[in-house]
Amino acid sequence: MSVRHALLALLSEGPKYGLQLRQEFEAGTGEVWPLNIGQVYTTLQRLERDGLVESDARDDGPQKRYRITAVGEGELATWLRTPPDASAPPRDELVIKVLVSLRVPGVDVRDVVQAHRRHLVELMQQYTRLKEDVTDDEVGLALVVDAELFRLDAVIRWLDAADGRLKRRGSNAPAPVGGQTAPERLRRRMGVSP
Amino acid sequence: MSVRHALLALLSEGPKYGLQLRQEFEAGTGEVWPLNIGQVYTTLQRLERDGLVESDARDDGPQKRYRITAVGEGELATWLRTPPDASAPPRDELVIKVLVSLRVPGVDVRDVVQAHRRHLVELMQQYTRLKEDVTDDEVGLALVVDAELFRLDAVIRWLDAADGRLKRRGSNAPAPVGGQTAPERLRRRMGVSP
DNA sequence: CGACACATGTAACACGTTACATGATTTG
DNA sequence: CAAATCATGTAACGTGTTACATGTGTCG
Repeated sequence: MSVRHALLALLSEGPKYGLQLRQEFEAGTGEVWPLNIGQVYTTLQRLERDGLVESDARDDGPQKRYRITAVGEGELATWLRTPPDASAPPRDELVIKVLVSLRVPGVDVRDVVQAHRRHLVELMQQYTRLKEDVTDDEVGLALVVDAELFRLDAVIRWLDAADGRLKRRGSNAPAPVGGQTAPERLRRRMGVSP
Repeated sequence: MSVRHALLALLSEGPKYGLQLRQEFEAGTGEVWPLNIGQVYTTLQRLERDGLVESDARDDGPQKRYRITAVGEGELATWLRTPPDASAPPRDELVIKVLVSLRVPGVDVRDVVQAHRRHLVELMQQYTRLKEDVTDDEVGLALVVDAELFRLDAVIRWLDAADGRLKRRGSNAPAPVGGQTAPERLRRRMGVSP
């Protein structure tokens, strides 16, 4: 739902049209996050259908301007302060790769871990280099680059922790299969009321 | 593409059927990552269509067993060592919230930052508690919880860095709009050949 | 038998990507 | 005028979610 609300946010500054929205979105992230133009148009259609924006049916030009509604402004204000749903954290692709490597015959987990670690260190160096020539007026780019650097650092540290864990228990002991449903166990473990 | 390959990985241990795959996937993550059963079936159909798995058309029971093919094993081995595409890093929802807060009239960015920070600290405490009663045989759960803890820590540190950045430059100066295409600027900045 | 758990499947939708099609406006 | 650019749109597909439908097997 990120793009949907991001467009809503840009429209809260004033009426805008499709291509302009894409341009401003990308400019705001220092062009690090490209935005598909087709998605902009379909998202705007859904926003209009849901009453969060309105469009000028202006015939004087090719541009179709959208403007945010009061409902849209309420929705936006709520979204900005609503934390993501924690009951089901996003599946991380790299974590899945390491997890399933434990069960794939003929694959050394620690090899997989090291391969990805090398790549991540390289990526981090690239972003560090990129960070150096970010000028003071590019706040958006600076924030995005910072976020990516913190994220990459965390992933590398996780890989190191995982490697340590795996070094300690060399053999691939498959985990026993439990019989509970997922949300149940998570709720119980995190100490949340039923 | 995570689920697709995760199922492939589980099938590399031996032939299995739908519900069993879901159960083993969830058990492997300590039930922290629930897996939709409908998605399991549709993904298996696509895997079969693409020649990565084959199914027994066995009529003796209700279970439909799938088995990995040689092509599937190759695809799996490649996937395990292939790093995610770095040319377009994933859009982070929280980062977007902070970025667009800069441009939404009537919203104090630092309020938004602090609201999310409070929530993240709470979440981290819950995962820390959860980590304490993870037993030694639950490797998958331990790895998933570690990953989430490292990730949350990184996000909190990013919020702090962002808050510092925003404190220094109080006024909301909108970034000027550049005229380049996204992948171009990223490639140039990261020093990659055209 | 009837209730329940097991097992498979499908329909509808949201979101995202790629590719293609179609006008309108500018400019050489 | 022709070509390039601006601007909007649609089609097809992959992935993911929710909800519903349908069989099968077991057990009181």
